[in-house]
Amino acid sequence: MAKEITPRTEDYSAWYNDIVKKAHLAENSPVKGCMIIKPHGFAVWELMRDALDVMFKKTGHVNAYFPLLIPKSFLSKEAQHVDGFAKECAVVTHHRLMNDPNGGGVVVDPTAKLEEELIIRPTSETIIWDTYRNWIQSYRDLPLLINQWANVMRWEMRTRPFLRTTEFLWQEGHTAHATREEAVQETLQMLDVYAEFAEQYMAMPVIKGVKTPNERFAGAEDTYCIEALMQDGKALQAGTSHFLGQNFAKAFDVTFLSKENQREHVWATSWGVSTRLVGGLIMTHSDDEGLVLPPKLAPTQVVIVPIPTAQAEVNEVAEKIMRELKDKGITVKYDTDDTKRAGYKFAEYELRGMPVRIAIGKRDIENNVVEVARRDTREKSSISLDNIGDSIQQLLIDIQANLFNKAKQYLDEHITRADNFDDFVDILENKTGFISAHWDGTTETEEAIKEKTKATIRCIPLDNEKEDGVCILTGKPSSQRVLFAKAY
RNA sequence: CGGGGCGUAGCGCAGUCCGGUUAGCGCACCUGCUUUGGGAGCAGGGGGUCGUGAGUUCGAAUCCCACCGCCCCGACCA
Repeated sequence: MAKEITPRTEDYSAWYNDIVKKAHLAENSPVKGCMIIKPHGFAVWELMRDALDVMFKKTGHVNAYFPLLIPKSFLSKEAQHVDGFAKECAVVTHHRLMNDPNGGGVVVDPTAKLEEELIIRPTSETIIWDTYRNWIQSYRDLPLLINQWANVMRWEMRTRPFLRTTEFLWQEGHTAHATREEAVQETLQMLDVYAEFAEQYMAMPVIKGVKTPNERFAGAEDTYCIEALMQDGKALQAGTSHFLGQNFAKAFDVTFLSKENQREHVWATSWGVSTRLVGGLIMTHSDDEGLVLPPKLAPTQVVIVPIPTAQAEVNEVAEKIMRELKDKGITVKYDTDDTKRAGYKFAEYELRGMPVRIAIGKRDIENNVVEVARRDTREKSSISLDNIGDSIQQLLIDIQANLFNKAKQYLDEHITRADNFDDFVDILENKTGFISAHWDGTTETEEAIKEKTKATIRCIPLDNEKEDGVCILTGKPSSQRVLFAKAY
């Protein structure tokens, strides 16, 4: 084995880094915390982006683009917002470099200082609401349903590829509505879109919930989220949808005249998912052999490997299979590279997460079969060349379903009830995963539990049943359980 | 910003303690031949400001001083 991957049981974090590197998803950049997304990693993100974009458009949204640079003064207009983001903003202070008079290369030209400093967007609420003020006059201009695909920058102290990088790619939806009810409905609709995408495309089951005030987005009235569970028992916030109330409308003075000729502030939402999803995808399905991709997010779903190398009769069969698969909309690659051996290719495609591999040799052709290997279970079987298109199509469906079911079972088995603090700690440390427990509803208690255990409240599930109980820490009365976990 | 570790070929490392031929190994790369149903074998070959600067010395990857950078662990967070 030329490319060892650290086993998950030995060091989960090293395993994750190995997958990112060895599956050619991304590599480190010269700038700390940033990442170079390589073609294979970017192809996965593109598939995510394209699927989500279709879903956004189906729900009535259009795309636009707002600038990377934001006047510093904008950030301070919404008090909560500035609290949340000010300490992680990159700031542009100058607009020119010059040769160092002392011969030390280029230096910042001190005469090129900006009058108003600019910040690199950590999110775009401020510039968008500043713009919306001019776009919205009347109830006839509403709702305004806009999304943008962009990069943003948050100067985090500690970064990990895809999961938390200084610069990341994402989409941010920003909508304006005439009524509170409509904005809340939009917030929940987009949460549903995210949940559907996570489960149907990523095969990653999620829990829909609402954040506690403590975990809420800076400037939101309510933050809804989808939470997923990674293989190591830690939770991952995979997407958020915020009901912003009238906070930004008031901060940026965005008003409209209602049918009744009343001037009112608009109601707002924002919602986003990022390249973090790629990290979630990795940690939901992959194994010690490498990346495992669900067929719907695999840049290439099927690879055909000739054995030993491409020969006339193998080519003929391969071409026929490719035609059949392409007709069914399956992406397929015929690897005719004769500088690599079959065994090398097998290992390499497994590392990269290719869902299905077809091997064709003389022996197979004589028997009118091909060898089909599925990445999710690593099982190999001989499949008849007759109706190969249908067989492979069904196999891809099975793999997609199997990945989801496995992940769903893992999630279901790792939501554990705890009714006292000792059990809580025991489950958190030994079983891991989500813990469903009573909480007295105060930020103080939430912080105290975090302090003692590192676990945070991930969300209050939307489908929560009301149930009287007592807080696991304080013993005070509680009306429902909430989900705790250690989180990424 | 605290604690720990590390900078030597594209990657991973040895050599540094105890200074001394032409700085070495594995992978990768190039050429040729033989191979080819799970990361091929043999032979040959190319590739180095030893992180940077300034010292000590006849001589520095190795010793001294300063600086720079990176990684891991914590505090912050999607």
